[in-house]
Amino acid sequence: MVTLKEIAQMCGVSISTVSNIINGKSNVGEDTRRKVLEVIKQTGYKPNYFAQGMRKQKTRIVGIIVEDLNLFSTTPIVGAIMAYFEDHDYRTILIDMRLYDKWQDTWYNDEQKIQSVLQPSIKELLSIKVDGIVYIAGHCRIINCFPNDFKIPAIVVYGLSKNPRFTSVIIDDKKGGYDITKYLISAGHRRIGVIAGTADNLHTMNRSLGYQQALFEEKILFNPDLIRYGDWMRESGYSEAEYLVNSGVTAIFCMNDIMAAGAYDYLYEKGIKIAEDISVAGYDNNVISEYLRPALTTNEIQLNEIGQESAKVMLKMLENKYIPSKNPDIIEIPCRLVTRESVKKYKLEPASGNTVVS
Amino acid sequence: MVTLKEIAQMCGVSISTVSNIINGKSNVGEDTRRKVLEVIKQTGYKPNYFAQGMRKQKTRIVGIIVEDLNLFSTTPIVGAIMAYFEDHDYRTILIDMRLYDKWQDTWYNDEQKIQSVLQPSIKELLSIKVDGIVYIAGHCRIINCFPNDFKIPAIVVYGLSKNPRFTSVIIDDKKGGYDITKYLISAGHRRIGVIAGTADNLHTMNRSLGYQQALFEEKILFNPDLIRYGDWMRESGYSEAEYLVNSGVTAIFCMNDIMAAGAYDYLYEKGIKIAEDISVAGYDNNVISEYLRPALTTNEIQLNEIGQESAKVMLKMLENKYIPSKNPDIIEIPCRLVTRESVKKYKLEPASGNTVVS
DNA sequence: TTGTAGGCGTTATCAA
DNA sequence: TTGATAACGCCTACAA
Repeated sequence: MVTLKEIAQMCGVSISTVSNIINGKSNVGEDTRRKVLEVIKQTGYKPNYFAQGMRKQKTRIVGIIVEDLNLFSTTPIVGAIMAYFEDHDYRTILIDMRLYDKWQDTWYNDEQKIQSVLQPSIKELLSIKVDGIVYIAGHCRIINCFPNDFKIPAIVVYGLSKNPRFTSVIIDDKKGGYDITKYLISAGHRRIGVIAGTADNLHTMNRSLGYQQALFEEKILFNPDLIRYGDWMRESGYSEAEYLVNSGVTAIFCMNDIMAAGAYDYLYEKGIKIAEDISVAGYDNNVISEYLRPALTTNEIQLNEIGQESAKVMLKMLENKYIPSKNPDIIEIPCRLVTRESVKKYKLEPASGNTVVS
Repeated sequence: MVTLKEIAQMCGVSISTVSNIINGKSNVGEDTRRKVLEVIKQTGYKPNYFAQGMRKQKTRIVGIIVEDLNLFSTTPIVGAIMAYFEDHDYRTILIDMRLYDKWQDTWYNDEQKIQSVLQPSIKELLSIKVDGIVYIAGHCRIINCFPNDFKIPAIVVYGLSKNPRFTSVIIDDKKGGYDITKYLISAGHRRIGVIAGTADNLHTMNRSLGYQQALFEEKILFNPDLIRYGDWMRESGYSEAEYLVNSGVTAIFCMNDIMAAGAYDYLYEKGIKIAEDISVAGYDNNVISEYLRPALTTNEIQLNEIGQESAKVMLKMLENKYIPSKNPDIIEIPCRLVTRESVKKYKLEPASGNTVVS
């Protein structure tokens, strides 16, 4: 790889002249500039990042830490962030903590486990001298990522920073739960069961809130029995669907598509026709939702938008142009309702008594 | 971030002594060593990679270039590679060329387009001074990645290097096609249709070869009409399934799971019972295969193994310990048959005349 | 308009 | 056993 020095020698000028030309300084003669530029092009010179990074204390590298790259939500976010930074002449370096890989489901309430991987990862990035760090969570939790005296810009994506000093970018789960419930209600359903995620999960709580809000607005009594807590897995969708069907619901809102698939399993087994006999909605717009039969109506998590927005915020921070609009600064990205075949109009039998769910 | 100099000052010793201790040199007094080590621990000192990389000409960073991170096959490979290097004290830097994002399907026969993104990416990594480069293709093609005089170790994964100097790691498609066909035959099928990928694709060609080999071994006449070329998309699975059903096949081997889903669409629409009336097999073990009904028998591409093997080879190269076993050096990773519900025993009616497919 | 010198943090060489 | 010094490639203040 060619260096400044070599270019200078080839052109018969000094190193600083070449440097000045590259950095667009105006104090260089036209002839010299042309000649040097020519040689640079020929040799395909590129500055050495290490030398550059050492000299200026900026590297134009942004570090991305992900909890687990194999989660369906993580890659699109990462992709969008990388794309954005690439377009703005920043490089990114990605660290995959592989938390699920290492500990399956046992880590996210175990601060110690997380920190034991997170701290070295952060130090790693710091020693690479990244200009900023983006932390991407695997699901929405309150996360203690960065110490209060953290020196470089940092944000938390798809999770909430415990420390209000750091901006968080999350999805608007409350509105998500609200929208999908409203949609179900607009299709005539009034007895709507929910297969929720784990009870202590923020997604679960906020989507439930949205669900309740929608019921309230439509003057439907909220029956807590109709909220069943699963564990996001297919099997729990199956078993909770059984319960809800026996409770006489006409529609089921599953808080992810995987559990919706589990509900499908149950309904199929029992010969209950989805869309005809009962409506089902999911959440995430996971690839599988297109391949379930009937295709699943769901709420798309706009992962690209999340990534892009995060990158945008980070870039502003790097340029010292970011002003948080509130404190704590939480940016909520809306979900997008994707209507497919699994929800059908429910015909109310008049005086059937199910106008109000009891 | 603490520097060597500061540590030296705090301990009242010289910079070189500290450096020697960190690098495990033996020419240091026991007392000094203990004291310095103590301070290093307290301050959480980590060497500055830029300074280090500048000094030694090695960075212990491996560059990974992917054609598109959003492809289902890419992330697991990347994950496995990162994991392996992390365990061996190497860092990785990932560049996502986003080829599909930029040009959809129009790039992979367009050398110019590819090179216009690839060359800057390589230069980028070179200027970061990575010790080696792993190129991950989105699908198997002959790819012209690296020039003949490339200075650092480089390999091509999930694709074939045009230049035989570079090692390639690919899947064993021939055996894959063979295995799945054998399996279908062992279930009693003799008239087996194929929904292949695009005709000029290496996956298509090799899987077809495996299919033919299996037929040959079982003394089944190969009927070229039963190979239909799709374009890997769901719709083409639908239409080619129609053709094959009309040709009277008892089983369909789809060269990816997406097209198998398309075949499902057709069969479902026509009321043809999968597994009962006709058997279907896919390829990839895409997530969706578990959610199709009946669950799809398919051939798993062992992406983790591919990643791991690639990383292993690259590491050996970095340590100058790699000796290619053949030239060109192509490492083939076998696929793994995943049997589910979509293939059922076909009962031969005696003297039905379909022992030999004509 | 161009060139010189110093320093970013580390390691290697050599001298003390 | 320890320390001074040069060098890696680049940028910048300042001198010429």
